[in-house]
Amino acid sequence: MSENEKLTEEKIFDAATVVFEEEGLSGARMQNIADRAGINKALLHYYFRTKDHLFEAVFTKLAQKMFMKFSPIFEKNLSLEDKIRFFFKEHISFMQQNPKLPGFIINEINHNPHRIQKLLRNIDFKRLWSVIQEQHSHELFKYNITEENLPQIMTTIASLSVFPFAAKGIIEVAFDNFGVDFDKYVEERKIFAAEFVIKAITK
Amino acid sequence: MSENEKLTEEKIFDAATVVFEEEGLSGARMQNIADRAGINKALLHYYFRTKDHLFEAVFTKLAQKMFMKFSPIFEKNLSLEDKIRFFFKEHISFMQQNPKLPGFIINEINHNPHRIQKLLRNIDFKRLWSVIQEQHSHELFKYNITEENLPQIMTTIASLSVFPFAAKGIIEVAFDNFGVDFDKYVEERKIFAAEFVIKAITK
DNA sequence: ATTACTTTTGACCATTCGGTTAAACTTATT
DNA sequence: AATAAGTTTAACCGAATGGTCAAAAGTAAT
Repeated sequence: MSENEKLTEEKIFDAATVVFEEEGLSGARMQNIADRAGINKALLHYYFRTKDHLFEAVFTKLAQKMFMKFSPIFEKNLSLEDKIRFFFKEHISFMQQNPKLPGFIINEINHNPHRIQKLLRNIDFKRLWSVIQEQHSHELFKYNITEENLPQIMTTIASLSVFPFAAKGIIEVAFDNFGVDFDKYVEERKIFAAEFVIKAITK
Repeated sequence: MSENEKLTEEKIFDAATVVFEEEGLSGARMQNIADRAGINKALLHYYFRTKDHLFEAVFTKLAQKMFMKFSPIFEKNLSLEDKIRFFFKEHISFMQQNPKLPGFIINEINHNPHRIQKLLRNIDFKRLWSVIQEQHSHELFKYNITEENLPQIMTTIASLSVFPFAAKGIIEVAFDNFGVDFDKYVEERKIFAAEFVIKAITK
């Protein structure tokens, strides 16, 4: 039955997602995934022929999910400052619900850079720059943003949002030592990061 | 001979460093390490009894090396702004020579958080705050720095420095698409990040 | 009920991997 | 030269792991 099939495939996919996120490609065990999905190990290979196939499916889905969250900013009809505020609010909220995603993706790409090339080939920063210029032509003179420093600014924004989750293991332990709660810190970060960036780029 | 012993142990340690950085704990193979060190696999177990022993030795050394680079800032006799400039220059220079270190450490800690607890137990942010207050009592009124937002500021500074290397795999590919050179970007970042932070925290 | 097809399973296989062992080789001491 | 100690190696071992296969169980149509 097709409905049952969807269910089994989904169960496998979800179980694989958890295990791969937790253990990474090389640390994950097919048996572990099968157990978590409540099925036989052979059934994994019936739906996804090899470990690499299964991983590829999970990774592609998760990476898309992650990078999709970056794009809507360039469509919203907001002032540049509000776009920045909107981005941090949305992006950090997303990662609050998927805290292990950034570390997982970063790690797997570092281990196997070619994996990401297809996914990022669409991104064209020159076009991105003209979009920003068009959408904010009337307010851009207030900010120190040029085509030259765009890479610096973009990676800075990404850093402030992603790094706390990517380095969650370290930050959590460091905070533990003096009573700072990670969740509260992350919640505050939505506003702090936005205002920090706005302050820094304003002439 | 003790001199020969040092040499063999070092050869193993260096080979293990490369392989662990590249593949991670679960991805690394003892045979691979042995080959790279130019010795027999059994000799690995003669010097470091198990894979975990060897990993622990390598990881502890590298993590110390990494975190050590954060501390000298609080000893230098510089203005707060120059300290920030000094930090980014020194820290990014260090990572230029060890580009895989941040990703490696972050990943292994995420997979096994307890590993870092001993190393970070010395860090006391309350003490850190009083050191800053003492050293910069005459200029601190110019900046938006409080005990409250210190965690945000510290993690922000760390983000700007570390993230480009932690996410090197992604950034490099993204940059490739429109002709930005990663090495040049990193070189420029030493100054960009410093001025960005100074601008943001100045009242 | 029989047939044809898909889904699920238990048992099994080949290889890889971390680790061991006993013997060979080196070096230092007497 | 003989002995004792540490160092290095080749060969081997058992467990874990990704993957296969043939048979059983389930499903739908005639």
